[in-house]
Amino acid sequence: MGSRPDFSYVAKLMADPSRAAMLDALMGLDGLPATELARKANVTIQTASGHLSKLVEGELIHVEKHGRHRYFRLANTDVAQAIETLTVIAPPAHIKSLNDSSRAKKIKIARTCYDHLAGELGVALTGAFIDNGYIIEAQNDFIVTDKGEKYFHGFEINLDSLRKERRHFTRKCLDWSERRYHLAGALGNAVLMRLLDRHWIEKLPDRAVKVTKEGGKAFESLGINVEQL
Amino acid sequence: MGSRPDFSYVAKLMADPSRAAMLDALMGLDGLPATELARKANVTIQTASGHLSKLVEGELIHVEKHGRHRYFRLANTDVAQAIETLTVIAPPAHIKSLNDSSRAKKIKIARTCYDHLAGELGVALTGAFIDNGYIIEAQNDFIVTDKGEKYFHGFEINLDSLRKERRHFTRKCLDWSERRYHLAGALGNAVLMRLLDRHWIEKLPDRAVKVTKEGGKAFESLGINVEQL
DNA sequence: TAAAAACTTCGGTTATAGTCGAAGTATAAA
DNA sequence: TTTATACTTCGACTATAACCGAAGTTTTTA
Repeated sequence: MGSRPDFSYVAKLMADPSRAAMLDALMGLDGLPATELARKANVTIQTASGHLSKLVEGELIHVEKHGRHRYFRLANTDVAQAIETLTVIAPPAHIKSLNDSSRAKKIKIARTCYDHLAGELGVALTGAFIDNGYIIEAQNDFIVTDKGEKYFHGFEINLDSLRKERRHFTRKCLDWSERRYHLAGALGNAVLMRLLDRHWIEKLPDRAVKVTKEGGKAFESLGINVEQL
Repeated sequence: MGSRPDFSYVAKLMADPSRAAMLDALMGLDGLPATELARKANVTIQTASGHLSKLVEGELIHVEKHGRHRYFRLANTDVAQAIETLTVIAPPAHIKSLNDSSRAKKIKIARTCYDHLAGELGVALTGAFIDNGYIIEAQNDFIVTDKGEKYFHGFEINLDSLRKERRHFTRKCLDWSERRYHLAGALGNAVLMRLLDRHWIEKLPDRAVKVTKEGGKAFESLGINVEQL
């Protein structure tokens, strides 16, 4: 007994459907208030409050107080990674309606994974970066090449300031839908921000993401055919 | 609702301490009978039987019938991966006794992870294979070089027959204690088997592994100082 | 054919925890 | 200062499921 960390404790925190719905919502980039999370989980605010306390206690999420508001976020990328990895072995979603089906398809094609881009588009973009020689795959992360330094500079991403952040500069993240790695970490986050800034992609509800017309052309120039995803 | 797989279902299966103890035991290489799993989890055979049914139903484990015996195994490496990833964010083990403390240390240094070697030794061995140019790291797996083909041949591992197996030839597996990747898949499994055959390592209880005297010298020749782990 | 072993099923007890209404606290707006 | 908003705490109810004893099924051994 007691010689390895107890994963059942964390599993229990994720095992309740209401808490799972909240964690799922928090896989989106934004910090969300308790009211919003209660709505996502279809429970009253009191119930949500209890759940959120447990998740904070278990260090799966953090709170930021802003006056009378409290914004909740996933504690770190390891939590996001754990949820994605569990999702790999979870039974497929139960599709009940046409609405569900089209949403499932959208989410599989392109979505945010915590703070970076995932789904087929995320994997394709990471692949394009590799094929174009901007990044090289390493043990746990990606290495930015000299060519990549120039490219990301032209993309208005300041790599030096990203490197100074107190988090992983680059990181590999495993996709539940693709079962392949995509770019995460500070750079993965910065790329997502730029894609949104430049309006190559738009956020849809529930972490889904849509490629805009301009985006379609831009991705094309990287060798990605968005239609084919 | 219903647009992504429901990870709370899998989490719930892992959330019960008895089931977690059983899954932990099954992270060892061997298939185990219900009686043995009941003992590991400190419950009666009836209770264990109920838990095992649920785990089979949820596709986390598989059963092999051999006469009146039923041997249980993890369903696949994705399940092992999910457990390891959850363990990364689990609170550290509660050390109650000196016995616990020494076991925890041993398990951190060297252990089996499902069907291959993990812990500091597993990560070091994988690193040595890379440094010696036997394998190269790729997206989700490792590539065996020409030099590596010869090396593993000399190690009495038949790569061609491994490649024919209906599983991943090589695979990257993330360590909870090291937070780095080590070699898994059919080759990772074959390496573990040879290490045991050649008596470089010995199995201890609870998935821990001990390096023998001969093993110490052998690892040295690969550039690994076992004392320093 | 009988007995033992490995495991499953059933039934009843108990403990846990998810749920919400009601009431309370803290901060911001009016 | 009053009112509204965001959230927490408390208490009671309820459903779920973990647990084990007892009895049943299947296969092997004697």
